[in-house]
Amino acid sequence: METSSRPNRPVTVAEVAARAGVSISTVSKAVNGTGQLRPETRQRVLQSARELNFQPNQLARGLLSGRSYTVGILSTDDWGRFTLPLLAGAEDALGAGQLSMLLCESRGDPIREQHYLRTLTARRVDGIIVTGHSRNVRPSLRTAVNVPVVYAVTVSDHLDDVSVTYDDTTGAIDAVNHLLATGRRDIAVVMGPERHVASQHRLDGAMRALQAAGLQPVLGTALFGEWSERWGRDAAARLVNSSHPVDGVFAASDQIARGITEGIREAGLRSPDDIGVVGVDNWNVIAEASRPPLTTVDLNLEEVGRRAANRLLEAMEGGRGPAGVELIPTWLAVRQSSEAVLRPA
Amino acid sequence: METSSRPNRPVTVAEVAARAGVSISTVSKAVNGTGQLRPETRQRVLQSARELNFQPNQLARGLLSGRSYTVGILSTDDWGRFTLPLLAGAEDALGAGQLSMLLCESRGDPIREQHYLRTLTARRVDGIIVTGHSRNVRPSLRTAVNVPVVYAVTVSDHLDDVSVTYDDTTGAIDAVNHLLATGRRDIAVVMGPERHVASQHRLDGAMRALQAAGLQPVLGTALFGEWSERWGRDAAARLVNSSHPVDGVFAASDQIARGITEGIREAGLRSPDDIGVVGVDNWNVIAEASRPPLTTVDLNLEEVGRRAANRLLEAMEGGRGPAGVELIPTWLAVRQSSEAVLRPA
DNA sequence: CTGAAAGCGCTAACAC
DNA sequence: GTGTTAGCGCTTTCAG
Repeated sequence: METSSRPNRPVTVAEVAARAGVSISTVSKAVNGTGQLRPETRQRVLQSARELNFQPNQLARGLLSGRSYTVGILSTDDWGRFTLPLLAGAEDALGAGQLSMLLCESRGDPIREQHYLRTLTARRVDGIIVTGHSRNVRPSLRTAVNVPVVYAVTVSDHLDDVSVTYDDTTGAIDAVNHLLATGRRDIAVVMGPERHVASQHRLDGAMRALQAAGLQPVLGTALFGEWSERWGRDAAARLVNSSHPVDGVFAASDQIARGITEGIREAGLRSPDDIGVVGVDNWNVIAEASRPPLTTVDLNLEEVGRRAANRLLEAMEGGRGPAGVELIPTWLAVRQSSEAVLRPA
Repeated sequence: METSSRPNRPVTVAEVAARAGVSISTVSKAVNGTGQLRPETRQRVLQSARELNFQPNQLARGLLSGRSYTVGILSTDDWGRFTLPLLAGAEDALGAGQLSMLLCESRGDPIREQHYLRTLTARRVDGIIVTGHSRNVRPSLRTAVNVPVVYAVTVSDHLDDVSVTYDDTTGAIDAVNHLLATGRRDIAVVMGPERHVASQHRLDGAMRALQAAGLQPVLGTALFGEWSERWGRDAAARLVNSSHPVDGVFAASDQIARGITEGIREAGLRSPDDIGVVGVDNWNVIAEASRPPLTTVDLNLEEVGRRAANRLLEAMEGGRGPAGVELIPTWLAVRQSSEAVLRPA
């Protein structure tokens, strides 16, 4: 029967108008609920529109209004696991405003980034969210682009820009305080690569919490390595083989933390009984598969995405919110690896 | 100085025309490289366009051409780790055609899906890629939508639709054949939940490979559980505690496979020496952190995404490629967990 | 209350 | 070679 062969040009206001026996402007008013129309006329038009399955052409609307009801998502580093929760949060906030997301992934290549920026500009996006993994500072887009831009996770190098990211420094403080609160005193700090900004922030938080308690980290300093389970295992070995007592470890990622629990177990010690462990990321597949399951700092990425989108909406409305970096609080997902122990004081 | 205060209406052809002292159609021709123009005129126009940083309005172009140069990505289940590689592949293929991706995530909610479908239709997308986790069959969109649709990973229930997914059945065959080729004969098959289509396809492949070799799986049947490391550990315990010899395991996921390697180790056996293990997913964070690192079936998701996008491009050109399910070959990422062993005959 | 007409920014015929 | 004009689908004055 082929009732609806494909090249089926979309229905226009004109066709609806013809069917309803009115003018196109009446259709527009009826469909948009604007103007003064006799209720029965409005009904008749809407009926025709429904019968024809009329969908107003957003491109035409956009041409007229000067707005596309679209925002660009420019991911500057390769997509990582942080991207999905971020997108989910952003979609939440943007969807409410009938905005759609145009996705661009520049793979860290400046040429590609320029290309995407042109694409987004040509499509007249109403705003752009720039994301990148980790709280690294990146060059501002303000000279390259004419629409509001908000940076998410990654942070702009320009003080007048709006950036939204997680507060992993405070997250680290919370993590160490949690270890202290559950009775640990000999706390080791195991980070990723020393240069990484994530290591630095988390180290900073950990040191501040320790100092506030009048303590030093085990071995007197943090341990630096890579973002891997292997490094966690190695670090655990170094800790238990040292002559220093250890009863708590704060690790800069769940992968490291998981490696640490394994290292502990293989050294014949137990977590949380002998050593409490706290990680960062709340990456379920790691944290829950770990033995014991990991207590870990949740970076609240979905909220970062949601907030970034809302800040962008504000900027698009012409609002002038405070510029600078907005830090989203993290929270501690408590699992067994940090259960309180009764210590023989 | 505020050289470029924001509400900076985009430059139009008219402004370029004025500056270059020509008409707007000349600008159009110069910018698009069409028509017959004196080279110096063309140069002059392009020069003006550059000076004004002119970007042709894609919405206006789209209105005229009836095409938006945009495709919708409709993710029907929640975004999982499969989504990113898929998107990367799709972006690759679409970017070459100057197409952008509009992202929609329905979270498995039919209401949201309808909403997004309307949104995409209103935006006059040129086509839609529907994705979902796993090779589950899902209802066709053909009655709901007027543009070409290609299904990626998930498969349409309508035979005339185009679906692109991975061939995990053959992947399972390859995996088991690899275990056989490396000298194993007593091979256990450890799946996820019995109902899941992923378990079924992978089981099917495993059984076919075993039968072709005149073998049965250890215990005479596959083991079913969940998609977790815990289940892998439990399964390993069951296997080594059974009276049957086991020297190889094919697991339906990397998480299960990793659990199995741990179970093996904790039972005092070694992998690959005593038992070779092969998983599915090639999920780096799992496969490489496993001890030993996992040999695993890579589902080639990026290629699935790329191919789906290319099939969509074909359909958009009016091409009538073969309908039905196109299976993308998987490949085996060989790591240490399946290293060949010299068996005592 | 309803319709005619202008115009958003651009491209494509068709004149000149 | 270049400019004039019509029109993509829609919204919005402004007449009637």
